[in-house]
Amino acid sequence: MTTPPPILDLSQMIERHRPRFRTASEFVEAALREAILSGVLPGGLPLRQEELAAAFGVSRMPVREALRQLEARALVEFHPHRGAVVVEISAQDAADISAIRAALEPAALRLSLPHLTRDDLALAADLIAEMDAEADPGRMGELNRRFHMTLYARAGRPRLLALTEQHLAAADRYLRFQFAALAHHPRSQDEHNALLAACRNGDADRACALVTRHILAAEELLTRFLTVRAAHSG
Amino acid sequence: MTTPPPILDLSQMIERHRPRFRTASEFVEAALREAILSGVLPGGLPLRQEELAAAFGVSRMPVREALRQLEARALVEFHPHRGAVVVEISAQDAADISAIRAALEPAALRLSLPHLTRDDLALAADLIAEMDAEADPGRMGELNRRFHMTLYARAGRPRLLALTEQHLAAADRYLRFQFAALAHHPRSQDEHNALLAACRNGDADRACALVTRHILAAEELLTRFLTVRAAHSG
DNA sequence: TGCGTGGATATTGGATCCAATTTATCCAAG
DNA sequence: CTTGGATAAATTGGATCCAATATCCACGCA
Repeated sequence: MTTPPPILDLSQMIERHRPRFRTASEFVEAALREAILSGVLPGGLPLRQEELAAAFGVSRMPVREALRQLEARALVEFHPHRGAVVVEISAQDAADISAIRAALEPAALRLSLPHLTRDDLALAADLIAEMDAEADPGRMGELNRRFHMTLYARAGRPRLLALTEQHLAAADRYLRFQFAALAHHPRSQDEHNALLAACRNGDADRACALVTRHILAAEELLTRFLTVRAAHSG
Repeated sequence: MTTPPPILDLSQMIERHRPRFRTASEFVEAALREAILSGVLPGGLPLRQEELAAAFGVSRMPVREALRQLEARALVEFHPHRGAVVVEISAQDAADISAIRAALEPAALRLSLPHLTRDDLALAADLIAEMDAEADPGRMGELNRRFHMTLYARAGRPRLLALTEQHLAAADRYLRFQFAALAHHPRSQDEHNALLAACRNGDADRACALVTRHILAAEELLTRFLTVRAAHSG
């Protein structure tokens, strides 16, 4: 008797994204992306086109287009005639993403900071407060992303911002490990508050230094945790 | 009488890429990407799926998958039920790409520099020499890209390097304007030589500063040229 | 004469169908 | 019992077909 195929529970993503898009392709792409980033579809999972199509209630074609887009975003890998697989997470990959964030985010912040409005700063403060009250890692990632992007939003560089947001989102795949790696949370909030204060003062150098440290601190903690974990399981 | 449809001369890309790939999708994606980056398919051009399929000798399906990948790389835009268009170039977009390069490349260089070998440095020197003898902008872009990537190659961060190479390639769309913006070439070569010298000395701070200046200098020249040009035509 | 409406046409988006390749299974031989 | 190979099943890649949507142009009307 063969093991029953793992039921893909994508209902969350379906109801959240389906009404927002005009084409099935874009809907499937958005839903799959969130499913991967949130960990519903773990690294290494083979993505059977037929199965996904059934789960989303569409044919295989929009699934294929969506998978190609996710391939370009380095979230899935294609192996010719063998199909697509969710890319694995690893300490190396986490470091890779952190290096990219540490390069992009200070640049975005420096361009954005002079144009931040009082409203932007107030929104950022609100988001920090919301994070204090939030326990769910998924929502937490969303709030964290919005906090950071609020500070970068006035950079006036669409491509730079899109890349930054992509890699902030990519970091979400490691969020649950950050939670597991003991209470990173309160420290992270202190860093958020310090960063916001520097932005309020218009101190670009300090703000950039803080955001860089913030990213690298999280990465170091995460790398240590993932390395230990890999050593145990391997 | 309607104007004859513009014949897409993609023969260069076809013969260069066709044998390198196992699936039609990947072949079409690589060929289209190069056609856009090299300027054979200019910004604003509507990409008719049927026409491309005929030009490549395949059906519409691999074309669609390729277009989706290029969309994720911000080289084409989809408009629902109206098709894909090559994204326009502009002074703003050039500045955007430069900002990304100026963020990524010093980071890559700093990680890579300590691990550069004698052979890497020799190869970089060879590439500078080749550039001196090269007049064709297309080949020039390729050599320039290889020179830069040679210096970054030992960073040990696949995602960071892939992003860097993508945006080096994206800058190629503006290469012919850089040539037009009077002889940028010799100055650029001086900068390349200085950068290589700093790498030889293992002076990371100086190398990073030089590569940043190199990128921003090219951008300033380009922005001025494109702005003037836009003012004339507009 | 200008503008809005309606139908024809072109083109995309999605579904189905077929071919090519890989993986799994089973049997035989060592 | 293991290993090799042939064959069958599963799955992807590609082509074709159909439906949905947008654009274009003619026509009618103010």
